Amino acid sequence: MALLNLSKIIKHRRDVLKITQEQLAEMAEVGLRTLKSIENGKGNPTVSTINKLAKVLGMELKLEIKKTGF
Amino acid sequence: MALLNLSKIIKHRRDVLKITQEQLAEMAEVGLRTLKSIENGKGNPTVSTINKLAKVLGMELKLEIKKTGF
DNA sequence: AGCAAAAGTGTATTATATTGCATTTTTATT
DNA sequence: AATAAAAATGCAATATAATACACTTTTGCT
Repeated sequence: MALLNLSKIIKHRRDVLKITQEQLAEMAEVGLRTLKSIENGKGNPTVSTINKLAKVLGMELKLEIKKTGF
Repeated sequence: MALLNLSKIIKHRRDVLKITQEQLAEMAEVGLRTLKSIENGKGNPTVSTINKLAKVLGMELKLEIKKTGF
């Protein structure tokens, strides 16, 4: 999963849940600036930061064997 | 996905593929010390590091909506 | 248009991930 | 047991993620 996708997924999910960046940042205990950077595809977040956000977003980070395209 | 699981999954997958830490680190262009730390559950890797390893391991990092327990 | 809330950006600081190198420990093979 | 390969660990240097704060821009509403 490319970093770009990660940012899109987080932003989209946040939009669906109708919460602001401030709210998500606070609930996830992640810096607001950090969340903004992630949603804008800047930087390279750590797994723990993504996990914190995922938890609040009702999501999970998975590492799986890639399905072979058919 | 907890960080602990991530390390286990990577180590297990590497074992299945029968490659050494040195080989994986070189192929993934990740520092050997970094890979060792990850496999031993130390630290908090960045998404890009996990992605580099995943690529070589034929895996992928996914961020998905959590299935509700039944 | 005017306003307010939300989102985006620039910069500096702090914390820590990544890395190489040297060394030790463990594992596996003969 | 001796050896060799693989893995683990300690340490120091460098790169950069996380963060706060101030400010600008965009968005949406009346």
